[in-house]
Amino acid sequence: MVTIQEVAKKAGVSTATVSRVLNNRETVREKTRVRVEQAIQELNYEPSALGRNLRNSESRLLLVLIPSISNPFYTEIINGIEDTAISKGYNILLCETDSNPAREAIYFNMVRNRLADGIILMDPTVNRKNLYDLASRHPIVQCSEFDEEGEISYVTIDNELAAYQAVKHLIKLGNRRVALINTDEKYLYARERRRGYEKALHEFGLPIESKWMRETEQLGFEGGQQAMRSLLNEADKPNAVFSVSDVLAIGAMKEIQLQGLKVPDDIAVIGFDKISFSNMTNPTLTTIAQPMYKMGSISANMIINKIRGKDVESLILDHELIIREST
Amino acid sequence: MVTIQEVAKKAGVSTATVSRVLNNRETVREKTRVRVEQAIQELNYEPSALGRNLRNSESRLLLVLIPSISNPFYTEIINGIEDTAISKGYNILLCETDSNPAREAIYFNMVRNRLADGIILMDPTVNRKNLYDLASRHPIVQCSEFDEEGEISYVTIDNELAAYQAVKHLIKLGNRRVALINTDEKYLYARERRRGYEKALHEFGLPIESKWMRETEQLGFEGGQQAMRSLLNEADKPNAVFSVSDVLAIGAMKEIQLQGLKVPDDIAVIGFDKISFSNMTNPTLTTIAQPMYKMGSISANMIINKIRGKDVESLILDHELIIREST
DNA sequence: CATAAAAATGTAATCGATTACATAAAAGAC
DNA sequence: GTCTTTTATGTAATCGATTACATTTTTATG
Repeated sequence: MVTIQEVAKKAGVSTATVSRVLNNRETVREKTRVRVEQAIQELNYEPSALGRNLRNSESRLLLVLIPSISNPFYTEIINGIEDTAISKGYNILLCETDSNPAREAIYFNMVRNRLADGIILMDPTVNRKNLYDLASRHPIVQCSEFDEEGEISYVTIDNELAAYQAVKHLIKLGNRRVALINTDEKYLYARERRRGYEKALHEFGLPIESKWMRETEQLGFEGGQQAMRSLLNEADKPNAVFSVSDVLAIGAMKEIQLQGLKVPDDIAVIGFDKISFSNMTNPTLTTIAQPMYKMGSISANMIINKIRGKDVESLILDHELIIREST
Repeated sequence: MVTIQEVAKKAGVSTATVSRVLNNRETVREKTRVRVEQAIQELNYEPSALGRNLRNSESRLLLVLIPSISNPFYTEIINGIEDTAISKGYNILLCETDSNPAREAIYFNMVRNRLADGIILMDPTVNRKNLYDLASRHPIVQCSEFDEEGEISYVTIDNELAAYQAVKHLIKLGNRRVALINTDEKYLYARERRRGYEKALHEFGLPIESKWMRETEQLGFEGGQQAMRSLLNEADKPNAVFSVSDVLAIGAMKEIQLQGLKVPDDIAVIGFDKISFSNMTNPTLTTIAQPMYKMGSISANMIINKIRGKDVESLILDHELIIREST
């Protein structure tokens, strides 16, 4: 590997001068600069980020922690993060945690080790003690999911309100038996969206019945399908379903159709996230749109500001109900 | 930040001894080891990866370059890479290139800079000169897509054969007007799958007609939908479609159904990749399954072997035709 | 042309770890 | 208890860059 020493020798200058040329710092004489640049060219020299980072203690790398890349929900968020980060001279690295504490620890350590400058966290299942410990010394922000108790900045939407509006929409269409397909309540959004669901039922004087609520372990289509199958086994079938994610909703629609029922005539379905796929189903899926790109972009800005030592404030963004054919 | 010096001081030993404890190297006396470990505990010391990597010139980090994380095709591959890499003590970082040469350059440089030990490349649109240049000095393997001319190791499937079998399946069902929905032929798989398509037509004495071939820029659903719309505008409509990806195939099915036609009765559809979604459509999608997890796992093994200086051989894995409702 | 001021470059310490080699301490042999 | 061998620990160089400070070269001034 070519080092700065070799370049310096070839150009007949000191390493300090080469470094100055590299960082176009101070005043290097035109003649010398050209000579150094030539040497760099000829030797095909690439400065070692390791040496540089060690000295500067910064890496200009951001870690983005997501539970699983297979979840389309994260796609747009990541685009937002990426565009913003790159425009500010940072690169991002995607880390899939699988909600596995051991993996999280690895990535957290990359920040402790100074391999990365900060973390954008989208995984809610992180160990709280570890999280606080990291947050106390290193830049970290949360996106979408966040810890309600801690002091860590976040950007998210009002999940309770969004769920409330979704369910209200279903009720206003005349559906009085509204089911809920939820995920594990370890997720904050799951707890909040259930609250919104219950609030809407309550407001319209409808009973909150556990026979119409399901909690699925699986976040994939199959999870939604299973939950729907179980709901359809009830003697008293629901005539509408609010699902906390599009993926689950699509699984649910699949099951409804498998059983020979029609969406929305027999059962109306509403999802959450507006993933690109939700427009490809038949019927197309009514859903709640989150400003995902914006969420990503804002969280990138937040973490960069934090890295630079500025104070940042948490934000709650607006959502939107997208009415399509499934309701 | 706590350094090894502070630990050494606290434990009353030299940094060399602390380092030995950290790497449980050689023989450190029980008593000393305990004292050092206590100091590490109390100071909450984390060794700096930067210092360590600089000295050892290795980072135990692998870069995985994909064009876009939104493409579900990569999901399983990445799982395979991740499991294997982690079991061998390497961490992976996902890099989304957007097929943008500037971004690729950034990630390539991370390897040149020794921030990462090697690259698993899944993006075909990389600049060839850059690629060869990197490959000549640093470990890199290609997964799925590869450069036909270079010497860089790869793992993939026989795309031409798979496409041939898919189209043969359509023809054997009695469809004599088989259309092709392809992507940009900058992709190797696109060129190979077209060859397989043509081979099958040729074998059954069917003409190769450009009116039944479409090339789409967009890799998303919309691309498939548009291509299908255009195909259905032909006076002489196809009665079967081979689409080079499930995503495009699903878009195509959507359009067929929008126009009031039935899959597979009016038009049979076959996809490629067996993404998880392909089982959620109505009807479910006939497709070609690639051994994605295995491809990922093998490519991780290949890159690690390369990093360790071993020679590695390219591999072509088996695929499988999954017949479902759409044909 | 001599001298002061400004600009360019060099010297060497530094970041935080690892490790060859040197030295000190413990164990074993008589 | 002394001497040798073995084991444990310390010293200092090293990885590849950056930068405060020192030194040299250039430019400006009278």
